[in-house]
Order: sequence, then C-alpha cells, then structure tokens
Amino acid sequence: MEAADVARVLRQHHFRMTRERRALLDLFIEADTLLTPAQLHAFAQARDVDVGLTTVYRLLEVLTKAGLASPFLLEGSIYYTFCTDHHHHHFICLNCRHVENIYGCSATVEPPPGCTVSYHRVDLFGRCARCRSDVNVTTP
Amino acid sequence: MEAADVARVLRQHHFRMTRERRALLDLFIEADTLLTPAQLHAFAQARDVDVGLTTVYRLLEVLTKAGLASPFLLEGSIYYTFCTDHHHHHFICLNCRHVENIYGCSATVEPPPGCTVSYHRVDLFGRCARCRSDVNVTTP
DNA sequence: TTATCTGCAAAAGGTTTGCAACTGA
DNA sequence: TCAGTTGCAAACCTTTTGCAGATAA
Repeated sequence: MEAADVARVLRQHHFRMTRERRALLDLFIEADTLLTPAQLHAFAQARDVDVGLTTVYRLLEVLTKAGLASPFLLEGSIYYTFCTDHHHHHFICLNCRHVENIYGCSATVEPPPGCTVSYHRVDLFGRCARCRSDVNVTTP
Repeated sequence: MEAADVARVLRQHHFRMTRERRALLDLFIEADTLLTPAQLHAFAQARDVDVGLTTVYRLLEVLTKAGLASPFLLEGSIYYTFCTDHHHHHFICLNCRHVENIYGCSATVEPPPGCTVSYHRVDLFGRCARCRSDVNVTTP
C-alpha cells in the first residue's frame, strides 16, 4: 500500500491528503517498524521533512480512525505501525521492532461461554529473519 | 488467586506484601475488569482504602513485573487487569470492561517465514454474557 | 536491622487544545 | 469557497522521582 492508496481511504473518512501527510506517510510506510510519535517525528526531521510534532500526532490519530495504523503498547510506551485496513495480525521483532503483517487468520481461540466476540487481536513477538542471525543484539 | 497467593509470588521477586498492597489487591482482584491506575485509585477511595495514587502506580508496576497484571491499550488509555502468571489469553467486554481469562491456548497463527516467536498474545473483544442481554448500553 | 515501601510535592513526559493563517477538494 | 489542516505555545493530563519517615521480613 502506498500514500496514493491511503489518500483514497482517507477521503472516504472525510480526511484530506496534504503535503505534510504524504511525506510522513512515505516515511511511516517505509520504516516498517513500530514507532512512537516522537520517533516518527525524529525520523522525519532526519530526512528533512519539516513537520510539527502535533501534525504527527494528528496523522496517527486520523490513520488509526481509518484503520490504517495500529497502536501498540510495548514496554510501557505507545507505538504505532502502518497497516492496511483488512483483518490481519502482527509479528513484531523484539530486537529491531520490525513489523510483519500476517494475513490468513486462523485463530481458533474460543470465547468464554455466553460471550460474543466482535473482533480479536493476535500479536506474535520474537525475532525476525534478519535479527535471528544478528550478533549485535540491542534488546533481549 | 487471592492476595495470600500473590504474597508468595511477590516474595519470589523480592517484593513485599504490605497492608496497602493487600487492600488494593483485594479490590483489584474483585473488580475483575480493566482499570486505569486512576480508576483503581478512585475505587479504593470509594471503599475507604486510603492509599496514594503513587502507591497504585508502584503496585501495578510490581505486579506487571511479577506477571500478575497485564497492561492493555484500549481507546487511547492504558488499563490493567489482574491475572495469574500462567499463559492465558483475554476476553474483554467492550460494554463493561469485564475481563475473562482464557486458558487452553490453541492459537495456530503461523509466524512469517524465518521468524521465531518467543511469546504471543491473543485478545478477544466483545460482549460478556451479562452485557449481551443488557439494555442499558453505555459503549458500542 | 535493613531493604523495601509509603505519601507528598515537585518534576518530567507525553498528548491535546486554541487560534490565526493556510490549503486541498 | 470552506471544511479540514498546520505550527506554535500553552494547557493538560499521566507517570515518575526525590526524600523523610514508616514497616515487612
């Protein structure tokens, strides 16, 4: 998925695609990892994308509402990752925070008796292919 | 699981069971729902358990480290629920925030090629038995 | 006895908001 | 045109920290 496709989805939700959002989105999609708002902002600055931190917060809010970003709680901080608006699960690398989407959900966890499930969430945490053979480990 | 059992686990982690913690734990376990630190604190006040908000934060931190509490990100806020230190999943009622633990994990989601999983998490969201037949709906 | 806890107040972080100027559709 | 967006600064939480006195083990 690219910024162009995102524009369409945003429009469906009465949000607009702007110069700032497009630039941030390109980086967010490219990053392919969990990022805090501050990290996405810093990443943008490093690439000479000069937007305010507030704009980053607002973009993440808008994307989340449109189903194009997923918030994550990891080690006490709130992270976001870009994602498509179709049902999927996540694999997160605990070493580099890389995220892989997992389609083809076959979760077979039964709800407790009498409970009805409206949606579910499955997150796998571990090491991605790249980090498995990585000697320079920074996180457990 | 009761406060008495928690004491044992805490001790294993070099934490202590105090009067304040026991009182908070009783309420936390009784609540059986997702609670923010502020909500747990308010609940305690309402029951004449007079502890500082800081103590609530510290208890939740300690419980989380000991595997006896699970943090949740829901609607932008961080919640906690009491839980045992054995592998399980959660069902959360979107109406009343009631939590049910699901044991007997049979999650069959395949990790992406080359990735190794060290742990996973499955959360089901929906309506509990009680709220299914509840007319007084407060949340979607 | 001593390492751990507690409450308080203050500090630190992270997130949201108000507003005037701007801009995409 | 005009509803939605932006940046900035201020306001607002929420969470953490330092410290002196209390307390489990």
